[in-house]
Amino acid sequence: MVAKFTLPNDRLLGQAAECLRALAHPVRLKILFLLESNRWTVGELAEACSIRSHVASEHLRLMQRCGLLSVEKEGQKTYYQICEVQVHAILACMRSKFSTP
Amino acid sequence: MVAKFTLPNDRLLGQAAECLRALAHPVRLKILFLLESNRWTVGELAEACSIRSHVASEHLRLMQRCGLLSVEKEGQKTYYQICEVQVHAILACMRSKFSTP
DNA sequence: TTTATATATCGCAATATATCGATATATCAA
DNA sequence: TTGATATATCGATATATTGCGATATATAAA
Repeated sequence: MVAKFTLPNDRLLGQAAECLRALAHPVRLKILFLLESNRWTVGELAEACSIRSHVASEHLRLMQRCGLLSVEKEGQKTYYQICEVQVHAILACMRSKFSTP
Repeated sequence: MVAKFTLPNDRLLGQAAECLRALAHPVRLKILFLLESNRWTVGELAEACSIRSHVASEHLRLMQRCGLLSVEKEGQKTYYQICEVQVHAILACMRSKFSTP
């Protein structure tokens, strides 16, 4: 049996899986939906998700480490935003599969 | 701060995260890429991924449980195939982000 | 029936991930 | 400087995930 399309090699599969794991958490997914149109601060995201801000900070750092988010510091505030175009496509996917009718 | 688009509610976020978790593993991702164009048996997938067939079976069952794969039994063989259209979109996403140039 | 093949399931141990409280750092305001 | 606010990090613990060997089931072949 042979695959029709070329497969990503093992290293790339590992990276892809890591990226998906970064998305695969209810809170992180909610954060990404919130970031879909605007940048938000850690505190704003924490409040919107009803979690403590240090927990939000850890989720954000995780997504930043694998290249999904970028950071802008302004004074005391830290703004996070989506910096990976594919994220929008995946959010659209999720929205179409799991939309409230 | 207010989100621009409506957010999936918590239950849907949970389901969406569960789906993404089912994709977020190097072997499961490889299996999905193999299934992109054809149905495969458990044994074929196990061999192509260099894993034991009972491990492949567990990965497949997991993806089946959350609705990504469907099954067809024919004699001793069990064929798995993708039954969720969004999977193809996500694979395309991953391929474009992680393609070998 | 007996035997071989294909797949699925179980309990277990190893590892990874998530969350917590405590604490550190950095910036601003008084 | 001191105190308040925002964010980040640390170590510990709780929970989830993964892969293993052993075993069960189901079909086919001898």
